Amino acid sequence: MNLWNKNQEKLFFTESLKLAKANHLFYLDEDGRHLAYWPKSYRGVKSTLQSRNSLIGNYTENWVKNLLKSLISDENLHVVNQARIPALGITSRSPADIVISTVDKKILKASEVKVIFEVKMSIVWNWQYDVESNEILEIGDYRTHQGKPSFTRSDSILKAIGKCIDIRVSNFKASKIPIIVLGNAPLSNGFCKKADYLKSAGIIQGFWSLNPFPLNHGNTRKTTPKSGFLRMDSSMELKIHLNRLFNQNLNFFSGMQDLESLGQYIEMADMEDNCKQKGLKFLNLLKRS
DNA sequence: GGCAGCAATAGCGCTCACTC
DNA sequence: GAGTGAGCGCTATTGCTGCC
Repeated sequence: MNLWNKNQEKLFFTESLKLAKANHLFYLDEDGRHLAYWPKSYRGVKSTLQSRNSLIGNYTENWVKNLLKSLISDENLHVVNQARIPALGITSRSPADIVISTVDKKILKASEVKVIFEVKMSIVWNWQYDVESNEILEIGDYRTHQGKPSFTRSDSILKAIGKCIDIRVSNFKASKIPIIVLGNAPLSNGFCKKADYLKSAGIIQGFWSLNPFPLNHGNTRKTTPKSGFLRMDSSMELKIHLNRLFNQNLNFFSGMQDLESLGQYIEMADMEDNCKQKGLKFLNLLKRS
């Protein structure tokens, strides 16, 4: 299965036109054109479309679900959307967009969850809908219109970070579950350092863009120095990173301790027999502090 | 069961501040 | 002046709750 591209967006509009009217999917400009976004050069009267929000949210979520399903060969793993994990405070009020779990159920135990994905994808290119011919034509990438894809918007990223931190601090049971934020555009420059820091700190294991070619001309950032942000260029590359996540036995830990206490924990942990036991002991000491 | 009210979520237009 | 980033606020949608 291909990663995100123009065809996916065209398909979104084609499919959505079966469910919604054109004026719920496109803006109508002063020249009578139906447009996905207001072009940068447009100076006429504008409105803000809201009716597309849930449609694009559902479409991208299902697209990610099918993509992940096509990449997972392990029969014991399942891709679940709108998952609830009560132990982590993830309820029906704010379910996890996508999770990979060991059981095919909507309500999951923390121990059944292998990875949590927060999906932040939106329409990247600008599109014009020709009512007469029923054709949808691409008229420019995200540099040519006034809208901004989620990954380039600070508030969208802050929202994602907030949700991830909310999960991280909900329960110690969340400490073994990697969290990935998925998008379809490059991360804005201001958040690249933060993405690396969030990865180093263990809060979010990555911001992954599933759109290899978000621009019609020119290139975009492939990765950040510490891989907090990654642009996947093929489904195989995505699969490699997914497998890496599954094979790592990750543990999130955090704290604010004075050096003396930390030194004592290290000394106590060092009394254990092997490295794994030492690590476990250290984490338990941190947990109890 | 049906309805209203409320809160949460989501995407995106808008404005302001800052930098070049 | 143009471009960019940050963040506020708007509104459609959805789900929950309480009331009748």
